[in-house]
Amino acid sequence: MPASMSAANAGAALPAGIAILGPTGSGKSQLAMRIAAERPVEIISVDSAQVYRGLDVGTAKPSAEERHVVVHHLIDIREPEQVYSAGEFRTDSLALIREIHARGRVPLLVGGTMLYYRALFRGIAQLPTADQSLRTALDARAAREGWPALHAELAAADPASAARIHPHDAQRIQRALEVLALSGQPLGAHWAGENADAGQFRDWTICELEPADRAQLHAVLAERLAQMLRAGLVDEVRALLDRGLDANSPALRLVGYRQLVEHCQGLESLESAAARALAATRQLAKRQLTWLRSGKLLPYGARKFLHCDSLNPTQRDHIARLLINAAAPAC
RNA sequence: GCCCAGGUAGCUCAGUUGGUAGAGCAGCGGAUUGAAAAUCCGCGUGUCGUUGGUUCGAUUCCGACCCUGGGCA
Repeated sequence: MPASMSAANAGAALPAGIAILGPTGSGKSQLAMRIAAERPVEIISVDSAQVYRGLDVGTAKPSAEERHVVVHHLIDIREPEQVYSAGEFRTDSLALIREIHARGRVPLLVGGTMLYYRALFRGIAQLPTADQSLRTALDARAAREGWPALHAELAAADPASAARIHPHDAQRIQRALEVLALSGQPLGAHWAGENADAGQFRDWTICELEPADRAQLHAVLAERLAQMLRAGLVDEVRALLDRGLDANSPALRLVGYRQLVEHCQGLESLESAAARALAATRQLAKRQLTWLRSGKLLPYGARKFLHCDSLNPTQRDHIARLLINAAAPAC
């Protein structure tokens, strides 16, 4: 590497690792298990849904046997009543990457929560964490005055954020007001320096799985949902409701769970709820593909990028061999 | 067989007193900084069942036929 490379722009590199990203149903987990069968890896789940205990069937969580074969991190680390966040993921995964390396193993990131990848690969601003009582108060005001009124208030205090955030985007309006109230500064003021760790992932292999044929992906998703229903997804939702979990909690707003809650409450037939759950799954996959196409979450300076239509068996086998090679432990 | 209702977007339907049509859902594209499997934005994709007639012009009016649902036999 040329000595002229800016030291300020290239912090200490992380130990080498592999990241597999792709939409739901693209075969990330199977690929990871193939690598794990041949290399001393530990998997770090990059999945905002698999963090929850008790959400197993509907999140396609790795089975007990799979978790016995290879250590999976960041799975079952929260109760369904709790929240997890992109910022926490960044902290947790960076620590795990170093720990795994210290054990002489290779970190293998696998998942489809693209904001988490972005937070890890490109950094995230130091921001105040969520304040539930403040959010409750803002929700109450919004119920009376409407979110556009709160957006107007944001426009007065933080015009830059208001310009970026649509007046109907309740969640982002709320967050911007929250940051303003807790820090006294607009959101954008916190952003400087978020990319300070460019080059940190220079020794990593980043693999994107992108099904070329949308109809084929949709067929996979339909079959997967049918399997989940046979495996007891409805019972899983019912159990969460029976333990008193609020139907508006983050865990029950997840794809599949949200739609089946309405069925369990007697508001909708199973057939209809399942059809909506499948549509929500397709929409999720589409949003994940939008993230991938944007390229906005990939690390700066990584040397090895792989791309593959994982629903194509030939390409899948090829990429598996490349990744197994990449996962050879460092000498 | 007769009577009634209906046939318009992938689905459910609205509409056009005759000037080739629009909602919801689905779908497609995009945004995305501690809820992200979340939240939000944009885009109508059509032999208006078929066929003949009337008309400058028919998805709309008239006839016949086909199909679906309900009723009577």
